[in-house]
Amino acid sequence: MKTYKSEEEFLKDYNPNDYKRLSLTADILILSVSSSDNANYRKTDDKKMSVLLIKRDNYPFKDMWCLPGGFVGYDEELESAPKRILKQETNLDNIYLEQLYTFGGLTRDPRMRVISTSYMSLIDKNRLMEHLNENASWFDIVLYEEKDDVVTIVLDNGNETISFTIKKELREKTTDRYSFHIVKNNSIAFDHPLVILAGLERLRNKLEYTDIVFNMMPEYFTLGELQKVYEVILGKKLLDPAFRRIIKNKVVKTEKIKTGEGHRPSYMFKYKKSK
Amino acid sequence: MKTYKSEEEFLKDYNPNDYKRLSLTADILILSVSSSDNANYRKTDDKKMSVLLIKRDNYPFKDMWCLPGGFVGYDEELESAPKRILKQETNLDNIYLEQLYTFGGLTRDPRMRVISTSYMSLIDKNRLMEHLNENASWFDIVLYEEKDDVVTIVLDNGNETISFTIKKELREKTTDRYSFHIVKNNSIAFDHPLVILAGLERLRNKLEYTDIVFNMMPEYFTLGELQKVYEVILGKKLLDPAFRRIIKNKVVKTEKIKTGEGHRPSYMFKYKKSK
DNA sequence: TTTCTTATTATCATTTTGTTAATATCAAAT
DNA sequence: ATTTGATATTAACAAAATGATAATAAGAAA
Repeated sequence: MKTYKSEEEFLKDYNPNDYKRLSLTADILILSVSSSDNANYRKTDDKKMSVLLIKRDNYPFKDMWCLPGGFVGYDEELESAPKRILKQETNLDNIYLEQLYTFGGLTRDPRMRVISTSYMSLIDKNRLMEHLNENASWFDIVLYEEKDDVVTIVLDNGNETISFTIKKELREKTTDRYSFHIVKNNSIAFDHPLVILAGLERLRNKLEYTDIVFNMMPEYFTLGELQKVYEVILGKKLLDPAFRRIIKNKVVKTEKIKTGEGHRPSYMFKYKKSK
Repeated sequence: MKTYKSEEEFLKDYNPNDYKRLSLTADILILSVSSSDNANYRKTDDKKMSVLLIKRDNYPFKDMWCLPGGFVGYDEELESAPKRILKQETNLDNIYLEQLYTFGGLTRDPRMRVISTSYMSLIDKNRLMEHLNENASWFDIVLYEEKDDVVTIVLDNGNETISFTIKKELREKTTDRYSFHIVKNNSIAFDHPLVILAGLERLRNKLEYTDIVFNMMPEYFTLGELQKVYEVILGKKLLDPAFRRIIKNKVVKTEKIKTGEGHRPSYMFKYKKSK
């Protein structure tokens, strides 16, 4: 091996193509909570988590649904890619975005070797409404069932129902506590079911120890509305007094009052950074 | 844009080199706890966290310390890379390994565009002893100080002291709650200080809600030893009764007794998976 | 006016933590 | 042999957090 006298000299001689290089994409799991107002296809008014999916109009996986995503440019900052894609799909800036996990299975893309860094983004659906890319659609999570480390998720956008099943394999020492394997998947492209599951779990965990949830809320909200969002994310009912104790230090009561709901009106609250 | 009749046809025509591709490395933060027995350079017997670093003998960053790592091969499963490197550095299989974060700053590698997926690995130092790559060295974390979102970490391997400072920038909505910036760094290559910080924070958080710590413990240990490890990771003293309540369901008492320590002997315990 | 529905809070029991202190037991020093 | 030092282990109690029920409030709709 040739020895160099300085870093400059080494770099001048370095050829990046000595190794076969690969491609990187960023995929974004955009999560929100469906408000019954928007969801004209639903009769009951229970809220659901919802996921923004895109219908692929090109190969590979033509006509299947997938997460918004795209290649990270050679000269593009890693985080710029998801921001760019988010802007393009929702026309919104300044949205909550966090890196989830990097998936790199050898066969996850039939074209070539593609590594994908996935991100999770949380938004308040009311912020967009109009501008939605035409082949984008919100899918409600109408079923999330976990039994013996097998998770089944069913999504529905009002016209179409899609579902997948993932098995969480408990591995003793190696790698993360769990590794996920897609068991059944009829219509979501790539390994995107894994991203959806990872994001939902992350959100559920972070609910307890962060203020992440307020990224999905409008500026003013009632505690009842906030509680519903908690319940939808956690998948279980919470008792009022317990819930109010949990969020007591995270919100401030305002003068605004929400009336006209057919029952006692409630004060509206705002998010308050604590500590 | 040309239209295709089938996925096969599309793939036949697809040229991966239409886009400029990039390189991916895996870097591994190997953490352990120093036992005073091994650390002959230390007089006091307080335990410290320790990190395995490698002295670079090539450009770039020649002669600086860095995390063990290497390129992910084009035909290599993403997770195989850190396992391969771990094996190579420690000669151990079946070690706890979890993905931490993917860093992709444009200038993190002077050679070319390199994305790095970082992993954290936890081991019980007693498992290796002998076989350590000759330019590898364990550094104790002799200082970890956080003040006003500025973290300073000082490492020492007995011969050499290195340090770095990182500022945690609180960003309102975009991206993760925090983004990290290296403020000062005299001798660690690449952006590896960020990996070290991310790993230490992850370990500290996961201590509470997982059994991750037992990956750093030998099969049999006293509760005093386990408590020391907790204290080192958390950076604070714990009260005995409180600690014992926390780990009560995670360990089982065995017949073994550890004597000869100059004080009351203690029972040895083993890890017990709960639930 | 009454009924329905959700909002909001009080109240109490239960469980979980925080803290101090008591007792135990071996090694080393006297 | 006895005392001293050090950590192990657990009891005991106070303080705080949580779980759960019930009481009261107030607008909308009947």
